Amino acid sequence: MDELNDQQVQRLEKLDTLQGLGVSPYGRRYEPTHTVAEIIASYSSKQKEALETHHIACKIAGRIVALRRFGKAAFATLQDGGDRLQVYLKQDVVGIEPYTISKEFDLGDWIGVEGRLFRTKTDELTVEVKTFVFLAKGLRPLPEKWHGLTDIETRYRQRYVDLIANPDIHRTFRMRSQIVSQIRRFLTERGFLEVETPMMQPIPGGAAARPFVTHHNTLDIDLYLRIAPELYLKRLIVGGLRRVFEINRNFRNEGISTIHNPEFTMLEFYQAYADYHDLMTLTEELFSDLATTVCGTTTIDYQGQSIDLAPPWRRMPYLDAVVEVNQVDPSIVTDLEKAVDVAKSLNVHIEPEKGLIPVLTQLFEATVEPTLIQPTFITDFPIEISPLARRKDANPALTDRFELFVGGRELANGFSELNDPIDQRQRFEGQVEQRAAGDDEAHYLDEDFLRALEYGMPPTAGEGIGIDRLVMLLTNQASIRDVILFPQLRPDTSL
RNA sequence: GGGUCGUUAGCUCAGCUGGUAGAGCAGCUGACUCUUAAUCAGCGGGCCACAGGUUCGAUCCCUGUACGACCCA
Repeated sequence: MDELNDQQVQRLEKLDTLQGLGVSPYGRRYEPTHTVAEIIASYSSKQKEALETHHIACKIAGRIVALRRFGKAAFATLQDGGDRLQVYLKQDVVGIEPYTISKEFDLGDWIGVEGRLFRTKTDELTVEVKTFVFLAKGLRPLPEKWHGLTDIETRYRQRYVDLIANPDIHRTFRMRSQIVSQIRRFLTERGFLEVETPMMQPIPGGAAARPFVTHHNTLDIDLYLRIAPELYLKRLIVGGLRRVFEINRNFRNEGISTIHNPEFTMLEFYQAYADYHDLMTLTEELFSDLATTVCGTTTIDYQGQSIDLAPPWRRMPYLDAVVEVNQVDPSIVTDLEKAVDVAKSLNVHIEPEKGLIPVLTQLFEATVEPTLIQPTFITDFPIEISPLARRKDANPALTDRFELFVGGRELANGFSELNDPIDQRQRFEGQVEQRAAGDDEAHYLDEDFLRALEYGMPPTAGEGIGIDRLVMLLTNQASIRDVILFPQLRPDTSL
């Protein structure tokens, strides 16, 4: 523990003072009649006179975040769930003894107050306190009232302080909750069943990523935190659950950035008898529904750019996009040398020894992705980077797959599922070779998943949507850490 | 992994060419019964992230470490 600073010492002394006065600084059950949000919703339009005649009694609880004393009277601002309301203490009203006790109030204390609503001279809605009680004494000083807490590291490490000092961020996390609820409603209404599949998997599958490893002692086996639920959800389709979805955490053992957190929330959903075109349409509906519900409009601002989420969205095949955006000869998509030349001329860092498709992928990421500001479906990904997707009938080198980009970022990935167990086995075997060749993100062969496919999986389309990035978009946040309450950081060495 | 920047009072930040630390808010004492960044008077508060080095002398220059941010891979 840190050494106590002077303010902590003073607060501990106040704790003693209160106990000496027979006042418990830590309260018990308290039953407010209103939240501050409810008071504001119900009475912010009520005029001074109406409040005087109707004598509205209320009992509220909150944290003292501002305090202005005047000798025998005082104003305090209580914060409750990110909303603030002023309360007024007057010695004449609360009585001399209680008023003396109230002199021990500090910024940061939780109190409950009971009184009547009125408006001050300056017309501010205020509770005139008749009685009050300490709910919890704060033993540490709060950040400054004007600038709040701006130190990013402290904001993430001590999110509780961030929530106290910067009540605006309550809004972001409330919106996050609304988004997730609305997704559940949207999918449930369309006949999707919410399911939960293993987070701890013996074979981590469904994505190209490095997993976290853990160990089960009794079984004495290593297990992997899942990198995707995909293979389990498809097993459910095999079992006859026609439409399923899961919203839950995935874990990927890779770097941390403004768009990557090692654990992140993913929506995956699977619809039997559908194809990837159906899912693109469904995604357009979902996003415009969410924007309307949560933001009130389909035209949203993201980091200074206006983004129109109203359908329909642009659709463009992957390889065409690389050619078009860079305005280069279409032969680059079949000719490694030409692709390498183009990448070099554009100053794109590539690894030619990995082959044509990786070079094109690096070219795509560097040159195409940043241009995809308005919602765009990139379709028809090469089979090499789509080991779980169905081949295109017209071109078996490509797949019936799309990725959705908005604001220059990948938000969703969907495809018609590969349901041919023999083709799937070959694809897995290709992945195993790549792993042997040193690609530690290559997929593992999952024998039980193949067995499931051998029982027969109906034609199915499946999609994953990164919830954190979606929330970033709809709440206009630049960093994934601002939409995750406790983002991953290195351990605090000062504790 | 590489580069750049940052770390000074509880919080937000200054700190000159190297001469041993400042402000505002918060806190404490006093005044004040409608303030809202309340006001007025007075007072206290620092391992200058950490460890080395250079120097008569280091918050400042150099090296390393820790943590963070951004960019690149």
